[in-house]
Amino acid sequence: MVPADWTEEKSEIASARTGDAMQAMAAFIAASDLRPGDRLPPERRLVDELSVGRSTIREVIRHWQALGVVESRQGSGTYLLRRITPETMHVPLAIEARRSGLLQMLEVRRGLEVEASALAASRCQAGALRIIEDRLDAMEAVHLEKGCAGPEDLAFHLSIYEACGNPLFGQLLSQMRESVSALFALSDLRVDFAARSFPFHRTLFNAIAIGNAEAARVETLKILAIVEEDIKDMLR
Amino acid sequence: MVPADWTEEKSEIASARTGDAMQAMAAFIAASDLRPGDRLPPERRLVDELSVGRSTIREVIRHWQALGVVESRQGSGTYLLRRITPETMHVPLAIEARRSGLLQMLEVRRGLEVEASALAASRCQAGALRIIEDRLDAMEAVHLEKGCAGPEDLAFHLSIYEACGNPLFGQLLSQMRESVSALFALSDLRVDFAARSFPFHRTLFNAIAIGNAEAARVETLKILAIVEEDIKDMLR
DNA sequence: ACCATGAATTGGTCAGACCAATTCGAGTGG
DNA sequence: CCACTCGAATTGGTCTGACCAATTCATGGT
Repeated sequence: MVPADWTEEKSEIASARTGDAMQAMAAFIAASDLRPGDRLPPERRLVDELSVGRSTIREVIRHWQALGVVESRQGSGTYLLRRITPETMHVPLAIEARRSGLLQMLEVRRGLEVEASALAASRCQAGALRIIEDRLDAMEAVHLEKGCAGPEDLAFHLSIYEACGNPLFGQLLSQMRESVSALFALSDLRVDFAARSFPFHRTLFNAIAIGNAEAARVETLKILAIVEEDIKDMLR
Repeated sequence: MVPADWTEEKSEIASARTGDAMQAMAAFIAASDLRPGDRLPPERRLVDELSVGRSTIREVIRHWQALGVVESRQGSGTYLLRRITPETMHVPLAIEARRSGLLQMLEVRRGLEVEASALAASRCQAGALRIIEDRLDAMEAVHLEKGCAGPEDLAFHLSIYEACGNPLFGQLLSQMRESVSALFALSDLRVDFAARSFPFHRTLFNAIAIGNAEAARVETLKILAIVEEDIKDMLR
């Protein structure tokens, strides 16, 4: 059950010497049968169980933290975010999140979002389609009531990433959204990007529903074109 | 960007904790004008300079190590692998190292590569175009001579990422290529993806040269369609 | 000039202590 | 009986100092 070599893929990035501690910890955690959201054993217990120094434990945890595998909360504990499996390879990306880079990030997002929509249209199942429509209905309802619908818009797009059948799109795009909103949190700017692009969300859904990948691509481009205008407008 | 007054922050605030310590270290390293391959200051020196404990320093280094930003060699030092600034965003990706992971990555790559080619076609300058053509000529020459041209193919595509004017594409796509080749290194498979898609590299260049974004998109799709076939063929 | 050897450098680990935030339960008051 | 408060226990975060292991570099001898 415990993969003897799951850390070896990372040994190109991390030093192979720490592999022992990381491997032992991975084994211990895997043996504990933890699921995402569960709390890892306290650092001091791992020190006892694994007979290694606490700093080593902490460095391994930091490593996983950097990879988004675990999350630590002071006073509470360290929690598992993603299941550790032998087949998972972690690819770190470092991208510039400068404010002037908003348009650059949008271009990347356009490439990804268009592809995700097209894939969703070409392989979306009935169940996933229902979820998308539910999110769309919720978004439209909230939008008509409050005039904007930020979280619901996010939920709608996330359901499309889900429907495309490739988890990488969801991972990449939601990470990009997070960093963008982190940027906004720093510079107290506030724009509801979903406002003007609102009607195209329904047309995008229709394209996905009938399985028309090219139409899904075009509708996604329309949405992002409006986002681009809004960003340029805001930066002026 | 690099704050010119980071030394003042350091001296007036003694509470440089990990999150801040990471920023402070990033600032310090950026201020040192280090380039990839250069050696970072020794941990004990950073302890003095930044007025934080060595364990904190090590945990930050560990973090960057996990993200592939630095590499540590015992007895030698810690070396910078990628340029880092205080505002760099790190996006860890979890990729299935199983066979299906290759196709998943290809889908992501298709989204990015298509957009990069289209952008390159719409805003490529004469200088960048010359570089692309040089790389293409070199690739064709090597291909005709040896039958395959892996590195030259990579160089050709990299020049397109450069020409698109958005550094994010180069970072993302080259990281993905690295991880893919890491996959191949593990599972001793070897395929020259550039072989059958070879002729379409010239047509892609032509599309970029005349500034036809849609044609560039189509030609890129042709190349990636062949890569997809090769992958599926290989996995059989 | 070359090379071997040992000291200095540098990352890796361990141990213990203390701080800070959270959690949890006993005790109190309603 | 429930809800709240407050303090102790828990847990992550940091600092210090020490020692080990690998590398680097200067010193000296040939």
